[in-house]
Amino acid sequence: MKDGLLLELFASLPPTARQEFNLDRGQTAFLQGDNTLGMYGVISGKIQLQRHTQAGVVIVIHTAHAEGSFAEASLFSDHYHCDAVALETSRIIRYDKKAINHRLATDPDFAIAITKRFAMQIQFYRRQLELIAIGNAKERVFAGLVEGMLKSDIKTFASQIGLSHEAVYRALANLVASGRIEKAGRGKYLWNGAKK
Amino acid sequence: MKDGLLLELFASLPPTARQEFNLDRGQTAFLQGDNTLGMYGVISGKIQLQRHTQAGVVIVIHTAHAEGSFAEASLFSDHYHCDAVALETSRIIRYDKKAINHRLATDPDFAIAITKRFAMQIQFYRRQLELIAIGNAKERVFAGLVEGMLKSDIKTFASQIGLSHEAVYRALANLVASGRIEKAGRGKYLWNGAKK
DNA sequence: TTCTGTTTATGATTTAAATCATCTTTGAAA
DNA sequence: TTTCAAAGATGATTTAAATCATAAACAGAA
Repeated sequence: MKDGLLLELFASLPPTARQEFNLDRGQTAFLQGDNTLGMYGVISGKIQLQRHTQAGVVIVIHTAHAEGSFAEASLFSDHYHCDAVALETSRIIRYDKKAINHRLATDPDFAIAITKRFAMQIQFYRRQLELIAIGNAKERVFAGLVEGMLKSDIKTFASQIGLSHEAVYRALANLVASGRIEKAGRGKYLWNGAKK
Repeated sequence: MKDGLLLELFASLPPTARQEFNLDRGQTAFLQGDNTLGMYGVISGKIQLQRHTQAGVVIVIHTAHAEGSFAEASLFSDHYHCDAVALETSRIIRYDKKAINHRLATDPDFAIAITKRFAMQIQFYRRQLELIAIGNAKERVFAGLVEGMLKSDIKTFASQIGLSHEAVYRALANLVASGRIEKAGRGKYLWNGAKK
């Protein structure tokens, strides 16, 4: 999710309320049960949130990539409900819970800004879920294209929409053949109605 | 998503800021481009948000069911970016944008409460996405069980986790056979570690 | 109590996507 | 300017889930 605004939004927090960390693969930002210190942004790398059930079953809650964020809900609870594990070498930034809550309660502009950002994330995830729910590679690829999700390479696009890259290539070829989209160069596709 | 708290959260808004509507199948709460009046809660029925692109392509953004909400992001924009169409006879409630924004800016408790609710929704959708990403019926069903998503009937459960009900029945039988879960009656299953 | 509809459940068949394999194109580094 | 790695692209094969079909269990209405 595009999160460039996260840094911007939290830039106004006092410097003491922002702390950066490097994590090696396997290291954790926090563990289930730890006292909550704040929410996090991912500068680079990949952080996975995992919950452990009584019987030792591990459930993946979320995987946050560069520019993403995680543990927002921890702002409103005393303990983290999951582990945050680095899947690869990562750089993350923690935004202090108390500072955020204080700003939230005293700065209307900040309250509105953070609510807006959260609302937009909700919107994004809902779209994503509806997209994934399209049970047909061709239509899913088309919808993904229309949504503007093919920004860089097709493999990234493929994993975003939950398909193998081969399936995506085939769907794209198929859509071109049936005239619903147009090939505009290696790995570039336009649908009728997309601005050049 | 469990949204019982939405009504509670917005109960403190002045009565004039809440308005209920009935929609027949096919009727709309608003159309793309309309001036935004507020966000909505669904009391009963099913509302689908659809975006229309230049070339007339329809993209489903979200489908809100009873107890759910929609158009949160409209609180922060002037025009709706999609249509809200009733897929069946529905009763909905609109929460006035100005009233919410006013409360957000003047009532710290309200600001915190709404931010919390949004954060929890984000959490919910992320979990949902990770669940759907499990590309294997058996493991997906198991994860869904562990997540406590099998509350009433299996067909509902199946559609929530994006599988046919047959696939779910088979996965359940398979999980029972391999001893990972236990059958506790018709349509009732427990996994090791679930409280009775 | 019987009828009816729905949910649970399982078997058979089809199908679409994953996987595996191969080859081309391209761009960057040696 | 050759070499190499990665992305793009497509073909062949396998596989898992959807679909279609059927039936038992159950719940509620007549």
